[in-house]
Amino acid sequence: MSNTEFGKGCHLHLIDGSAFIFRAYHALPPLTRKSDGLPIGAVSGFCNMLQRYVEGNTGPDAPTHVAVIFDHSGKSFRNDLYDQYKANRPPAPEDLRPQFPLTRDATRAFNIACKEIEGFEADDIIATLACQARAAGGRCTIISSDKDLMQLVGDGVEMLDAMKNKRIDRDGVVEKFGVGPERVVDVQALAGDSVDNVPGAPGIGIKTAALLINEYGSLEDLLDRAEEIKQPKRRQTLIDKRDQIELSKQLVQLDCDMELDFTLADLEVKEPEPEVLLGFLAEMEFRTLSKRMADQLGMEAPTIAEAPAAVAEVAAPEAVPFDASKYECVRDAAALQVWIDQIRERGWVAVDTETTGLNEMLVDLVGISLCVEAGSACYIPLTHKAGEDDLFGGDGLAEGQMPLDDALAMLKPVLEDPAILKIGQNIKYDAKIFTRYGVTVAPIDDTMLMSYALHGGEHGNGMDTLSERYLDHTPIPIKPLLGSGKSAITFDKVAIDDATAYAAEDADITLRLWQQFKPKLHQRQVTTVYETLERPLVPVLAEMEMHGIKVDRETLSRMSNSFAQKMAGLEAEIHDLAGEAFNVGSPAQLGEILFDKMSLPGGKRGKTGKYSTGADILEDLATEHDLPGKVLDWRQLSKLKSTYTDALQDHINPDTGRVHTSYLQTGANTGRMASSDPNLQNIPVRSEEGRRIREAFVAEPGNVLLSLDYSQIELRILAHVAGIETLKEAFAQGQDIHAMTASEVFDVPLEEMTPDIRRQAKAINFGVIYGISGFGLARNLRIPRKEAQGFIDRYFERFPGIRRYMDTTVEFAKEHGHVQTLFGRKIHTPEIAAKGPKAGFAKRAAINAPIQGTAADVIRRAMIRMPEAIAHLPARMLLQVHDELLFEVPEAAVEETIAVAKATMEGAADPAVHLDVKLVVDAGRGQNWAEAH
DNA sequence: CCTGTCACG
DNA sequence: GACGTACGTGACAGGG
Repeated sequence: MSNTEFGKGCHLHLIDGSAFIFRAYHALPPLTRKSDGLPIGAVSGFCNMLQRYVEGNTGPDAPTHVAVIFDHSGKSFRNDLYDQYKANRPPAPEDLRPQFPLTRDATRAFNIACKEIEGFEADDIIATLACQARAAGGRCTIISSDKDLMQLVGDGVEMLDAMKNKRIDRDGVVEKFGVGPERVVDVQALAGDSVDNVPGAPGIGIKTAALLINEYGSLEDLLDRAEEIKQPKRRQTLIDKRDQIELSKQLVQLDCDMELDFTLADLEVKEPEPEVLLGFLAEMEFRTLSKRMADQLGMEAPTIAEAPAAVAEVAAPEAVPFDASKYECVRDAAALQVWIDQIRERGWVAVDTETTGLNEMLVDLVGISLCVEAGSACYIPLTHKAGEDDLFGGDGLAEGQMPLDDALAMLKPVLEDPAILKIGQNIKYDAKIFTRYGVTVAPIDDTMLMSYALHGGEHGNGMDTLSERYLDHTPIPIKPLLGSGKSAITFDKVAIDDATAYAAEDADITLRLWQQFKPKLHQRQVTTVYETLERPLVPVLAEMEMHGIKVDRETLSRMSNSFAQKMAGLEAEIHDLAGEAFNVGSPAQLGEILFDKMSLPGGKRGKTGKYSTGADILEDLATEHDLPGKVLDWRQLSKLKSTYTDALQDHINPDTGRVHTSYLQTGANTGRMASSDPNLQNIPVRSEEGRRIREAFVAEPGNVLLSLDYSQIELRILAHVAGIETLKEAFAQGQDIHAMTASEVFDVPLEEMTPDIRRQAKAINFGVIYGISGFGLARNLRIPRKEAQGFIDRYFERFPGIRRYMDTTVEFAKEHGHVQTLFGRKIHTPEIAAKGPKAGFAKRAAINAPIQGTAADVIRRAMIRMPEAIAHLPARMLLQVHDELLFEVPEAAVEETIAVAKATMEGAADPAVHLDVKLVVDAGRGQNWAEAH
């Protein structure tokens, strides 16, 4: 060895390797090596960063010694101190894992020392080397932006944030932590770190921590003299949590005295060996970088064969054929343990549950399927019944199944492990089932939601559709297993062999879809939509659904009876007027009575050859005859009774006494959700009679229902996206927006505004959002089409920006096949190229989608933030109705809940999008939903 | 299973 | 010039 000793005048660079890797991974699209499909995006970025680093190292400040330091995989000694340390870190992405060893190879190829040590973190190695360099009288620069390393700064040790090209010295540390480097650990011990899961002192952040440390001198003195603190809460925390704080200090304190099997002298800067470096770059098939390095080194660039298409196809990861006979039926703990070991090794698993029905609040778990890689799946039958040959009660369990409790006890640690990703197709369903069995599933990925983010508007996102489209495989249908109609059976009665083939395949399909969709999210640039608007909403919705809303059966029952009486009376009158008895509820029969027997005018036949009898037609006829009006009244009552006062009673859960809807996140193409079983997003409100149904939705005693809704959110968003200054101004001044529109379009001063003119303007405003047409507005306002077109022309004259928005939106859709919301959600518009009547539909949908979709994104963001915002309150979020959130809260906490929830909703667009128009939320409260709304 | 109707935003 | 239209949903009843 002829290494130069490290000493005065020497300059050591220490590069935080993991930071480089993650930055490279996230900065680049998921590249793969042409010849075999190996993911190499992060390696490529890593090499480029190293190259730029080496290139920049010239001049008097150049390092004499350098090393890249990596974290060793697996647990560190800190996990022995505290098993939760870094426990909430998500697992490394699956396409990054195989790249870790390659980044070490890359470092060595550049002839830079590459160090990692089992049981220690990179930070400890960096700390030890930095201390050694300082002791030897040399300088050290740590290339990292990790604030944990700031405790090392001072006396010749500095940090360099390569990203911002900013040096951090003693003053930089004081700026960040409020104390010098020697007290940084004290501040960190108090403030804790949610990223690394260092607990710290609850309620104390960096600011407060620095204040305390500066006042008392050190953490030890502070803890010893904690009684002197004036603020009672803070004092108590420091006294109560002393152990936790001291543990936190141990966790953040870097180890400067590690035993190393190398010396600083071993890290001397060396020129790369051209053959080695170019050989490595060629192996990775980095053409551009190979060329650049070859030029620099004065060498011939190695030739990298363009992989011929045929070869690439063969070399591409071969699609494993679906083979049900390969699926394993797991019948005992030993077999399950093998699967659990495989899951732990990989860090992910596709999960699917089989149950006795579709209502997650009521059904029982029958079995669980798992899949770890394409083609490798299992089914764990748990509560299948023995079948009919069991003479003494068909309820006996079938042979050869693990006890449910045993299986759950084994799976719970896996399903709850923050380092293991659970992948599902509509995983909210499975997560709710597991919750009822005491298992909280996290973290998660959902292929249905990935598909929605990727393909929203293109096609459905159900498993059958996705499997056929993306895997070219038709899943085993459930129908033959369960039968249909009266003879249908539940899944627990299905033979275990059949169940295994069906259930394991579902998990297999889910995993394969996940493997396809994951890189596609990056490619299509919808990762943020998926990760900030879709995935985090899953646990929020699950909780709302499971909590439910209290519905008073008595109230509904009384109303049902009252409606029935009124309907009977109306029915008699209608039959009397018609001169014969007929089914009032049959549009076909009613049509014949009205237009054939009674010869009323305006009989139009629909495409099925029947007269149409919609409300608008009956309303017109009401001027001619008494009968149509009575039918309208009857229809309203019939609707209210069958859909609401009768049906809702059947949805009251016998265990909870509450109604639990189910939200379908992928329900609407625009990003809105749909609610079903029952649909609680269409409870009547517009008619006086219907609104009374909301009286049956009540708060628990001592509580109130709280309704918060966005005021005019879609018009506000329109004003923003179309850039209409007059509208923005009106919103800023809190004006009546419909009156303002009326004044502009009809030239009526605000003080002379009549309700009727305002009503017409309101219809225009809504029409604009929907992609206005003369015909549509004419029908809505019941005015001649020409007149309606005149209004629209006037409107566009006054607000030319709106027409511009409409035109550019339609153009965008034609060019890209989709439109998008302000938050990047893409709504595909495959019909936009259509000819004929379809074209009009597609145009209007394209105009509406960004507005409706942005509003939907805004409330989603509010909902995602809400649980944390109201965590300190006894309030619960119960329902979402597109622009409204409904809460249940004890009376004492109403004011505080309004303040917090309102602020969360009004600020929901920030900081991702700055709207030119502020969002306004109105609040109402009451014992029931009618009062609250 | 499809259609018409009507409840909501 | 005619056509057929407001945007987004779900539930229920009737009738094939």
